[in-house]
Amino acid sequence: MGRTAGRSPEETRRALLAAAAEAIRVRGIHASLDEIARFAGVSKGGLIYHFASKDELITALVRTELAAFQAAIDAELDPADTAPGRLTRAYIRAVLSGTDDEARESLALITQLMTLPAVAEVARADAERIDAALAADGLPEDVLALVVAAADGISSAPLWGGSTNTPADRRVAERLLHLTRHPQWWESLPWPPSQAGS
Amino acid sequence: MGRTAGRSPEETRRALLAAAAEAIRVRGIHASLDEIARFAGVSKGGLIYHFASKDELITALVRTELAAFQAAIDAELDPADTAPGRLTRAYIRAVLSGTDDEARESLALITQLMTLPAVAEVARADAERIDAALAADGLPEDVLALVVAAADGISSAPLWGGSTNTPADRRVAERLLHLTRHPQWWESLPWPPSQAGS
DNA sequence: GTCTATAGATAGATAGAC
DNA sequence: GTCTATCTATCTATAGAC
Repeated sequence: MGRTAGRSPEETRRALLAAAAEAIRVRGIHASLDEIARFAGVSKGGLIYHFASKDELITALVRTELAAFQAAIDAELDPADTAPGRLTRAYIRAVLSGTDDEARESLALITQLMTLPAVAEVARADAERIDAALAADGLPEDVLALVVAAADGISSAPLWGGSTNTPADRRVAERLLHLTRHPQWWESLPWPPSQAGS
Repeated sequence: MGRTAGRSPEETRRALLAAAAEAIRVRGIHASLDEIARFAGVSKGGLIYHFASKDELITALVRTELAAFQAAIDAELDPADTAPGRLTRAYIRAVLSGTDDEARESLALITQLMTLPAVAEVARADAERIDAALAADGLPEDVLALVVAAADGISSAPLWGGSTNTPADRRVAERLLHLTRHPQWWESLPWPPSQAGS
């Protein structure tokens, strides 16, 4: 009964969101409100006071995660870098930053959340926004497509049970960064004009 | 009551597995047995006759999906191609084959199934097996890492709500295939020996 | 602001009829 | 070989005490 000693409503909300993220990572999207609430140190009734429904809790969690990813990109933007591809470089660094465990946890959470159609739609719109920004970053279309695909591929390895941030990954990432500085090099790849097969 | 007209046990099993795949794609890993059974045209009791528990159904479904992916790689192996990187080329083609919708559906199912720890472990072992085979495919390590990462990245786009098999994707894929034929080209990328930044 | 108690819905699984 | 009926467990959400 009574308030948990000296915790503001905002702190309680944050604790509930963190608990929801953790519970959903571990137990899946159907982690119960009871479980989440207990994890945050409040009762189920207490959770419902802050988030009127499970849907409202999930929606708030998604907004938090998408904002965190955008913040990670912003944090990697180098003010001294004004050359074409600066956003793409920040994207590569943001996608590949963090430890292997962090990447795995983040991906586990996202895949769980994407289960819900409403969440998938919000995420799609956000991805489209980022893609549009990258497309306006000044790199040739094909180089951008390769670099972003490779970065996404490295970061999605935990999906299939693999690791990120292996030495091989870091070598690839550095070459990708280098490639954004010298895009004409990729376009100089000798290309058989009209030939089937590879 | 009695049997559904002229369907063999094997056909019923296949129908149940297909129904489970569809239901889990659409409704998530917590799709009910009742729903899956109805989708396959049998009762929940009928399903339980063929698969003693939900766990047994899911396990069989995972084995089916992993076998289908391996079969897709095998189908893309070119008997006339005996050069180093032949398996990697088959992998690229297998990962990027199929329609955009098929890729999206397959990924949606896999991410749902990976929710379960037992499934994740089986998938991890399978991914490790494929990685080992690719590592023995005769390509330089760094080229293999780039090519596989890019292919995985393209195919994982639906995860974030994007599309696969866009014209840009196909152009990248063709250059990746070409790269496996001329790996020394990637390694010739001018490389600043010891320099921070990109 | 957080709690208890409980309603109402739905899940997986069993038993046994046909 | 497939079905109906039912048990038990667990979930979200509400009502209202403190």
